[in-house]
Amino acid sequence: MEDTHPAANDGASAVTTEAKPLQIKSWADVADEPDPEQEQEQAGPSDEKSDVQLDSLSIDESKRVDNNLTDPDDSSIKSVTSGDTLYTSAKSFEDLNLSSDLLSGLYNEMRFERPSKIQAISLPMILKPPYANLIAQAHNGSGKTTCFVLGMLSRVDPNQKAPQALCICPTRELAIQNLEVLLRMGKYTKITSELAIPADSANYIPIHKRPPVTAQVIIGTPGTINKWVLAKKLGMSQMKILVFDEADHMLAESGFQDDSVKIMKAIVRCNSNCQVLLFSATFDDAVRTFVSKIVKDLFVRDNNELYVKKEDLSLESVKQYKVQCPDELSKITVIKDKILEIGEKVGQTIIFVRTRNSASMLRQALVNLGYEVTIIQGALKQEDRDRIIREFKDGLTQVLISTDVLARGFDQSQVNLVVNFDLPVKYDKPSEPDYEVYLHRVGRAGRFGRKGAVFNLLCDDRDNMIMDKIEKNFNAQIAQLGSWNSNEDFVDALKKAGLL
DNA sequence: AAAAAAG
Repeated sequence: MEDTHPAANDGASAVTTEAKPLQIKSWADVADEPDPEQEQEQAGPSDEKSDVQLDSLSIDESKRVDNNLTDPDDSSIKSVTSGDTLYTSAKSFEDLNLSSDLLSGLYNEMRFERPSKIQAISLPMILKPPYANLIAQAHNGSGKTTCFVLGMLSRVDPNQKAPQALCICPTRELAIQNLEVLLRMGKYTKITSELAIPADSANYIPIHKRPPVTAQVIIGTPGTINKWVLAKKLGMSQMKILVFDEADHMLAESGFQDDSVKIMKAIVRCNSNCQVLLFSATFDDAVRTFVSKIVKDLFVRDNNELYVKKEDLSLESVKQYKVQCPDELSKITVIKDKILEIGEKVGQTIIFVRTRNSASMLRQALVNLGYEVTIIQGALKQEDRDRIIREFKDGLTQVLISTDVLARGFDQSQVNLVVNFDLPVKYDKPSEPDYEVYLHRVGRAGRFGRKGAVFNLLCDDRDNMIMDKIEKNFNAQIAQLGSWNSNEDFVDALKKAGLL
């Protein structure tokens, strides 16, 4: 609690440098892993004599070494820390006092060389006593998963055979994916883990017939976790760290909110020292205030918070386009002639649709035209969902039609193209865009700074109005594709996106 | 009318 890092203590508080570097981002296609050349800046919180104060962690972009590599634009993270703990951003993973088993996992298994910006800033906050609660926003594909997986793995006491870390995700796909990351990163540790998601029919065991959970890390979806907690099969007394992935969604969206709050209350009841981490690429202003208050009130202490301005949130490496389609049929033609024929060459594609029905409709239309494509949506059988995701991740399928099940968090580096067959709109107000979902969909392309392209298929005034609002909201450049049925325009667009 | 969950 009283530790200080002399190097970071320059007494300059509440300074947030806004200098934006030139937007020259070309590292995306260079290599799979971040290049080590990049300098992380020191965080400089304030006066160590003060007892309690709000510090602003300054990140001086002007001192950033100019090279052809940046993180996926976490340049503008703003930080507010509570309490008197000073944090120094981590230049390397060695700075974090991790066990050698974990370092091996990071270097040998994950092939990481050094922390990304969000990792450099958030990991010290997560790992340093008094283990403050943290709300952290960072760009899509900037390595948030590593932050909380590493957090969970390092906070677990390997000798204690009881649940100590819990991670809650909005979809079973994301829970599975996060567990896979945990298994890889923790490969050299003896830490045990278990998935808490609805079982497929072959593996179903009624809850009362299950033994109590002994795994040290649990990753799952809210309904199943809650069920286990209520049945007293998942004990909360030893819980050291609770993570919400896609936290804005989990805590603000009705349907998720109830379960999420119930789980938090179950933890607080027996263990109010549990550290809470909330991660997402999006925290809409209202949601941000709201979730901050929920966690503050429930755990009766202040949070550390990291935020990015919404104008700085769209990915520079992903080029976005508007495609004006004269009618619904031409949207299908665009998928067939442009995406399936030309887009196929530049990597994998996810086509987002609004409803389960339009997913099936679009698939059927393409099948009728002689194209075999797969769809994923929440009403499919668990085993089908798993198979379809596995086939896509293994590269056996090139194009996947999806509802918003995959909008958030789905990580497949080969996805270079995202198509919004339908624009994302608010569930209760279809005339309003869902900005957060839009940003998350875009973020399925351009993982870890790679190049990508997004094609928004627009076919009436309403579509265009929604698109305009999205453009304004993020202050993003969305180029107009010349003509919906011109191969040259499409190829040109892919070239401009750096994909051809 | 997306997401989770239900046995």
